Amino acid sequence: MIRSHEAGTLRPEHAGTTVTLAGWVARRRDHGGVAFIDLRDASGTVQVVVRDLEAVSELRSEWCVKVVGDVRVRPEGNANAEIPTGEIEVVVSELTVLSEAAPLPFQVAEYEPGSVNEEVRLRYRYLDLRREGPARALRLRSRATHLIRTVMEENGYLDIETPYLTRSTPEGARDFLVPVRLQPGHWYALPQSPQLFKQLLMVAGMERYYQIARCFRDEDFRADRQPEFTQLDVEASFVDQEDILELGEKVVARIWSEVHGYDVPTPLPRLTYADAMARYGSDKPDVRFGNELTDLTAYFAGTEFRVFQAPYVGAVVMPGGASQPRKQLDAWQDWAKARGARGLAYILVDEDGSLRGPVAKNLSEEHLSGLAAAAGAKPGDAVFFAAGKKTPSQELLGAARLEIGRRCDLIDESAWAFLWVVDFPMFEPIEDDKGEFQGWHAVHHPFTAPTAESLETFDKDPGNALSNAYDLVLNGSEIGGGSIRIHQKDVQKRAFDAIGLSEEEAQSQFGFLLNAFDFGPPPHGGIALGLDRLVALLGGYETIRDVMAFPKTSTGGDPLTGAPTPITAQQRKEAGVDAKPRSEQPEG
RNA sequence: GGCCUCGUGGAGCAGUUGGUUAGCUCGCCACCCUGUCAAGGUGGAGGUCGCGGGUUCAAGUCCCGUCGAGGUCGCCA
Repeated sequence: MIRSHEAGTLRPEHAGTTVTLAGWVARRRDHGGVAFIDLRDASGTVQVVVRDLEAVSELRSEWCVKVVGDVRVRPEGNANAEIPTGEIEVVVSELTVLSEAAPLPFQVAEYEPGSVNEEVRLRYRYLDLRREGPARALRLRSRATHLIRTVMEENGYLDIETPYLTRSTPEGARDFLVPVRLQPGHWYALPQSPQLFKQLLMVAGMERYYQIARCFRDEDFRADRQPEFTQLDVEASFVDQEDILELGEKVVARIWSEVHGYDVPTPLPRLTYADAMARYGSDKPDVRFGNELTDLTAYFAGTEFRVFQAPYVGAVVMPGGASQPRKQLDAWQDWAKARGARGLAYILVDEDGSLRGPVAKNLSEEHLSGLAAAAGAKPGDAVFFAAGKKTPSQELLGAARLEIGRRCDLIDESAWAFLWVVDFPMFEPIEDDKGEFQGWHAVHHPFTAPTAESLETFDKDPGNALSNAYDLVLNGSEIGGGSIRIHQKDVQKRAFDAIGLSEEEAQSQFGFLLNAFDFGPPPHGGIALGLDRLVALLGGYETIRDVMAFPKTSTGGDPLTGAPTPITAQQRKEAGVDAKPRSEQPEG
């Protein structure tokens, strides 16, 4: 090593020792005869004092330097309590410039972090990551992955890699495709997840598999979505749902305990999907606050009001919402319309308990009199209603509940609200543009096992079938999900039948997996945790871009490398992008 | 694919109902300065306002288009 100590580790007990440091010039305070340099390396920063050295006036921010000097306690009154090394300084006897830096595109040593445009930061990500905040995110991520590996190894799981160049499978997200030079016209797909491979590993008798795996999905971006992202992918044989949930809890409990000293209360609370939808209008409820939905379908039975003559009528209260000006109430309508709803009916509860608003005029005295109590509203509150098909109405109210939580400051930002959502429906209806029923679609994936209760009936009554699928939710974000898989051939066939997948289609799409299942597949199940989102939540970051070393922008570009780029005619020819496949076009 | 917001020297922002040489902070360059720690002082360089078109006597400012960035809905088994 060309240095003897790390800058951020020096303390008063090092006083009197001669040290060699190497790092970057974070700041320079040149007083002429004496100059101070804040020397930064990965461990932190230390003040370096330079006297009567010509070279110091040449130094500029972010030059890479080596210094030799003596550590000493700072003179009386000059200590800086703000920084860990503030009691000492290094008096330099020798200064070497290791490399120079061009004028910076933005200030690396920023007084107010976060004030630089993200695109600029990404273009110079190597400078951005020199800063404490961004660097801390990657350190946190490394810590989390290390803890994950520790827990997985402790529990006897094998880290096994699966291919990134694989075959395109239908359903789910759009695949990223890779042309194959040796077979012009044929394409690999990048895996949306290692799902099928991990099931093959179960057939292979590996029994306990995990992988911190990169996944690829060609869909539009969000703050918590990137085209390539990382999952902790897990699969185990001879397990039931309880085993997987317990393992998932071990993982998050260890991480939160080590990182935050927070004891995750295990076993975690569980909500059925049906309860989550009924109470929170979401399959990933944020339970850091209450303000639950109320089901008023029965309450409004027999109402004259057309809008409320619906299969579901529900409500959510906005505390203090009665004092909102008309303009704001109109804004709620626009908000609801932006989510595809017709609007958001509301009633205002005045301080004297009387109800007003457009909807109030349409309700009978009988329905009005008990309404505030039925909805759980107090004087001064507003009540929002959704009426119509059950699930979309609940989702609208659930979104309203979250918006209310934010606007009314109901959310306990310091809370870690973990929970499992279980008993997901096995299928959901597919509807066309007009809302007409078209068929059934697997909610999780077509290999998800029905619950014991649904085993006999799931294909006869798909709408009510429940599956052995579960999601791990933290503070209103889904951080993982999985299921117990089907391992019996006849059950699998019935599941394919239910979603209208013929034997031929199943064979052509998943044939390799079905063939494997001819050879004594063990009962198995697993889970995948979204690592990026998990670390973002762990560290309080707003976007998963913060916890990725080189993330992409919302159009899939990387401002640093300039990817993606056009390819040359030669590359195009070699890749066989335009070649016709030898075999027939696949359907669809 | 829809909707919303943003795009002004290297960075972050301001720019009033469209009206003279586009302003501020930081950074940059030069010089001064022996105890600062967001060091300080003096002086200086650097932008024609993402791009294209239009309205107007006059556009950073209004309109249309386009590109880029962010958010959101759709989408994401």
